[in-house]
Amino acid sequence: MKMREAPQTIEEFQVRFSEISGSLPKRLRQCADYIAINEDKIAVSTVAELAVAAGVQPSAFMRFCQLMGFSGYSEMQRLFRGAWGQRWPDYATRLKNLKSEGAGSPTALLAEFVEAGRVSLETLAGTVDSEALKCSVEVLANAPMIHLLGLKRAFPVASYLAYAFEEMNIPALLHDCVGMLDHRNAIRRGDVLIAVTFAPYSSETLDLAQFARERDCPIVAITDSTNSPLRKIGAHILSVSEVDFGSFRGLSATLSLAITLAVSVGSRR
Amino acid sequence: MKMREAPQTIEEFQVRFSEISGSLPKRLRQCADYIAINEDKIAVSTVAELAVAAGVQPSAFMRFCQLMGFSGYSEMQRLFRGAWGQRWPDYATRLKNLKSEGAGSPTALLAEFVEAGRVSLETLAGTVDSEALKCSVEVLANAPMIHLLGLKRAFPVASYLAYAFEEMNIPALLHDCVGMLDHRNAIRRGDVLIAVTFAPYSSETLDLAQFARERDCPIVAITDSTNSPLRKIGAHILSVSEVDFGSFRGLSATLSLAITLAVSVGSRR
DNA sequence: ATCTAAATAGAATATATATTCCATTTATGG
DNA sequence: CCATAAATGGAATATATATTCTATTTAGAT
Repeated sequence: MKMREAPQTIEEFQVRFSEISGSLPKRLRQCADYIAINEDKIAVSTVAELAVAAGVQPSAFMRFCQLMGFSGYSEMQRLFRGAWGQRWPDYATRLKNLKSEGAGSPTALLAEFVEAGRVSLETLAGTVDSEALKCSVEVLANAPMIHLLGLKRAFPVASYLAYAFEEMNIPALLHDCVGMLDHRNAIRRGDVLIAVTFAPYSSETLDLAQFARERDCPIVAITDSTNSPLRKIGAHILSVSEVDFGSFRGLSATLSLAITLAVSVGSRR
Repeated sequence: MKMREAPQTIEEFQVRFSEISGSLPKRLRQCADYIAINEDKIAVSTVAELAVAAGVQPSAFMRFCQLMGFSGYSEMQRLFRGAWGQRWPDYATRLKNLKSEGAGSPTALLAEFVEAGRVSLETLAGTVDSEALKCSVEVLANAPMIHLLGLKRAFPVASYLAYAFEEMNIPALLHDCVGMLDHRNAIRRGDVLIAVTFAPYSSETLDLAQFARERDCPIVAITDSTNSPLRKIGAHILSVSEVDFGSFRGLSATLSLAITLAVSVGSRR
């Protein structure tokens, strides 16, 4: 058993793949050929299924995995299932060190939140709706005034946007509900509302969105699922899902989306 | 065991899903909520993994599957594995796809911010000062009242903390400077101040920190370097460095640190 | 053609994972 | 407040799946 270390990323996998694929005996070649075309199936198939599909015995497939440097099929599969945990070895070590302080320690908790944030960011990269984003930027770039609303957990997002627009000298108004004052009459025809809300959706946010809709103002919604109530009133939906750890959700992905929106709009003016 | 037939397509799955999601007991609701946001994970996770992620027992998840009309988890998983076909490629590929829309496009920009956020998070995991963190938690856990201050770019962080403490019923006051009102006299002996500030450090924040120091109130500083001016006045320094892209900095790492702090304090009470 | 080393198939075993069961807790209606 | 049903957690069990082992076959060298 040689002690070669297993590929940790898809790139390393492919490097290793081309290293070995020059010289392979018949059955292993079949494995390689099949994998080359069906890389995506690895995540959702058993060795037995893959073996049948490639026309070989499961044990042949096992040998292929080992040649690739994995301990077995399971390890290889973990990589393709998005082993988002231990992909960067030193990073994994650092996380482990943090956690080693013991469950419940602040650093162990930090490790969890960092991990949750990282997964959220990667998910965002994979699920963002480019069209909706482009369209939202377009709408916002033409707005004489941008109204911002986000309460509770969404408030940091709204205030971050307010700061960013302010820095770029783009007219924006943060509806912060201070003193129970309502600035809804500041919303004028042509203005755009950015509404940020997550389940359970706050009624104030939905109310204002409804109000904006009645005045024919476009609405851009930063929200958490594709059947958010804001969808029903015809908002441009930018959906983000944050991985949560415990009952507290992070905002890493949401804020990254927000700053993207702000900077994109800024660069269009 | 009712003999309802199982959903055969993702559409049927979603129809059935909304049929049942009106009336569900606590644990099954948790399952449903988790699935609503992480539908994609079904194909590549075990029941045990999903159960942990949703915060329930595997057996609860099984009951959920059966309510959905499947014989068990395996049958449900089979449905999603079949639809894996045009599965998202890995993270690196997704980023490349985002960027391929062309420099200056919103999605290309998003890719940059996501990447910057990810690097910041990983850096945080490697550089956090466990001792300082533990010590800050200790100090905050014993405070009769926690004061929060962060302006400009740091304001989202301060408001996020305010929200988190509020949720946990921990007495906290956000010094928001609304109406130029100053709440500094609310700071009483024994209270603790969390000051969030980044270069260029806002004078209001430094002022208030100085004021707290004079009243012998401990200060926890979330700031951006180890020689922040807050160090000189003897604050507990939690330093975070955010990778910036262009002139705008993200807050991914900072917020992760903040929520860790809040939850740790919450669990100590 | 014959020997040797590599490769293979298939069965045997180990491990991971799903599923069921039941004692206990929590909600519900009288 | 009690009786009853529904819901739940956790351990016990069944099943699926990965992995190893070995006898047999194949390929290559002389």
